[in-house]
Amino acid sequence: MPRHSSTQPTEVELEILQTLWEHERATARQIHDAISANRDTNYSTTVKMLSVMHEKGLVKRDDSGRPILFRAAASRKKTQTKLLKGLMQKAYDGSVGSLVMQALSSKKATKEELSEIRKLVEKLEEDQ
Amino acid sequence: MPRHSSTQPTEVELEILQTLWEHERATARQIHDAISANRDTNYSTTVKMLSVMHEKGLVKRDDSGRPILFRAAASRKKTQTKLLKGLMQKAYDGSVGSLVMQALSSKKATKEELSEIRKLVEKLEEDQ
DNA sequence: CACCAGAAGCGAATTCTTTCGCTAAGAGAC
DNA sequence: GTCTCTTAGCGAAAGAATTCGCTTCTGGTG
Repeated sequence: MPRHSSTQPTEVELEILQTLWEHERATARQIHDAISANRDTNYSTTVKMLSVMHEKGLVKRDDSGRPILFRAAASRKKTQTKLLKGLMQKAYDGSVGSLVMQALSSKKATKEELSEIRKLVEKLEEDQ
Repeated sequence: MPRHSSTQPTEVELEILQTLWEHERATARQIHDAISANRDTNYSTTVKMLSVMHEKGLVKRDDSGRPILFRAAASRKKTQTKLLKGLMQKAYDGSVGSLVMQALSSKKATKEELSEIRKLVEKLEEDQ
């Protein structure tokens, strides 16, 4: 026996979603042009992925006009949070603290980011 | 055509690694008993996974004694960071800042964690 | 030494993901 | 209406992840 399908977008799916989050709605051709800038891939593949993603409920399609228009079913933020929580659960035993500590240690944040984070932490500390 | 194999441990592999990080070295049986507490799985599967993971270089094995002993090839921290950076790249466009902000917003951290995070942020701000 | 229980290993089956060639359908140009 | 170009869709192939039945090996017991 095998395993269950994940509700989280896979890597390629995520790439497609990225362009949809940027452009709100796009045709298969537009999406393909965008992702084929990085990844060497065939137009048919993009169309197929969109079909699969539609079945999974990751994208919505508007068939009313002719070049069919696609858009992301879930917002960027919602999707990111889902993925993040998944990682937190799988690899950090659910601990936000150690995840955040490692994130901050692993890569330099800009001055602005640090300041923003500090403000959020201070606010969270007050709310306790 | 398909795709390239990932260097990152998969979900089931991660579960096995968790027990190895906790116990330093363990037999297939011990590992199996540990993970079968959560996941309903067969001993053969665990053994096979260990074999696959050995080929991938995720675990090391000590054949000198009879029940073969396994241990994780990479530390927990190293592996976590790798996964975290992967997610940061794939889903956050490489931005630590937004990842951390979302992590903090998505799940409550304890008072101690918040304080520790604030100290780290303050230190990072000074270093700039 | 023969026997038994548990450990290790193998190969095949299943499912998911990603890929693309080839066919069908639509829209505009002549 | 016919031709042509692009868009949509389908089915099959290939690789990765996961599963387990069955065989083989090993160590200890009587």
